[in-house]
Amino acid sequence: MGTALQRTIHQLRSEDREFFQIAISVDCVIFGFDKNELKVLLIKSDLEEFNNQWSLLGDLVRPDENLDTASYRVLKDRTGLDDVYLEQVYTFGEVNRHPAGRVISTAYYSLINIKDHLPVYSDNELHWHPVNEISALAFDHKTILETCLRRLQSKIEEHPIVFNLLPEKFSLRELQNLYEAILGVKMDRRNFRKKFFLMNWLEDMNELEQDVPHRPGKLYRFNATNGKTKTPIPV
Amino acid sequence: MGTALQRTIHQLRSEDREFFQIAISVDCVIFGFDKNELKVLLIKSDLEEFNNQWSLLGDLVRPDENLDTASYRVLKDRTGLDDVYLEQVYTFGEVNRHPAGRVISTAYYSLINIKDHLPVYSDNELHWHPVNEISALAFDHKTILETCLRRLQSKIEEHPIVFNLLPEKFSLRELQNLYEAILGVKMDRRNFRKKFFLMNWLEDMNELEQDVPHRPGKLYRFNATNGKTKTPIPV
DNA sequence: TATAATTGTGTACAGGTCACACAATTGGTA
DNA sequence: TACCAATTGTGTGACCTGTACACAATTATA
Repeated sequence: MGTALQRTIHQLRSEDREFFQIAISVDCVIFGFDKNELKVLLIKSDLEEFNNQWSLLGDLVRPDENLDTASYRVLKDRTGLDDVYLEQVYTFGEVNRHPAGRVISTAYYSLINIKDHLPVYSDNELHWHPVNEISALAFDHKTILETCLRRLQSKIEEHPIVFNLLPEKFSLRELQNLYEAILGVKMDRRNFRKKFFLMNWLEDMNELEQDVPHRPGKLYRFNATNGKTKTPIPV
Repeated sequence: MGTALQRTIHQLRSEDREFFQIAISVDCVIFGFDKNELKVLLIKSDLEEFNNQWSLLGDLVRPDENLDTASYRVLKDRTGLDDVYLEQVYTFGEVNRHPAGRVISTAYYSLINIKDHLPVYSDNELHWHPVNEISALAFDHKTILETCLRRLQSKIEEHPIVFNLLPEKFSLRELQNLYEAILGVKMDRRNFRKKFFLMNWLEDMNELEQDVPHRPGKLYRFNATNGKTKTPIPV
């Protein structure tokens, strides 16, 4: 016998049409960092069932399109950016998760630098929301957001990816504020600096902050060419 | 305008039929532990394109079936077990990954105790393969296996899940052999014991191994009621 | 009763994490 | 121009964790 998957392409097409009743989508949790807050880019849902609720950016996957390609497309269409950090996290497949029928959705998160990306800010449908102030989202998007945030939190413990959220040059204070915003904890300044210098991820630009009402800090940029990730656990 | 996902159910069904051309499947990497080797349960593919190659156990997801439910069903059908550890890992969505058409597959791994499960061993189509000796699999299943193994490796560093691979009572040597098989490293016996007792995951059964040609070791069972996981990172 | 195999046990060193304080620098303001 | 507010830059000791490492006790077997 064998299951449906073990039939040939013609058999599958003719006998198993019932299986082609599921659509697949991607949803992107697009993280940004601004004013010391972790933010996520949301769009107002125009589904009647979710009147006026915000939702993640997503779209159906096209029949001739890779899954990863679909999420890159969503990002490109919505933000104009095409060189972004993107990571698949989890696939949500509850039968009734979407009112428009059976839609299974694969969640990705991406990290982008808001500073390079102001136009979207003024758009009416799109908005950067502080992650901490989001109480409800359309569909199961709140769950998706939480799952992606947890993944991000565990990922940054070992891997140098937060730099995608910062401008090219940044101070150690900005970097620490970012870690604190993502992890939701306060850290010791001296230990934070020590740890990062040991990681060898930072290159001193020999420049100072401008226009700060206090002693300016040095500016660094990310450079992991000779850095070392302690335990390279591929999740 | 809005994307397809933001239309109502009737609009989606009528206008976006093109999107319902993708089937979704689950593939299960079923891990077992036997003779000090980590093994995986495979089935002989009967697709012509993959003549005589082994593949993971999987099936198409039914339209009225949750994603998790589908993988539980595959396990129940193939092994008869229905109280198993199961974890979703990743979704593989390359356009040409399956010769039978556009099939996106979500990978799960599960941990089962081979000892409770000998019948399957004698089945002709199904076979337990040592993970280390697998050079090729049908479809992209080698990649799926590797991805699930890496996830398992990182998971056991923090979470007490390997017990699902062992009989209820086991010796510390068996437990250490299991960790070594999964992680592919040799460990120091004294440090291993110390670490596990500190974790407080083990309950002393006050019994000894039987029929071993050497000094018998104590038997333990898993009991995490008062154990502590160092960093509860939900992946 | 000797041998092979394995269990059960403690200590010392190295490295990492963590808490913690003070002088120096800048812009703003009285 | 002198002070104030804010923040940078810097080092050390306590503690915990990971790791390397050796020997007597126990069992089955020859």
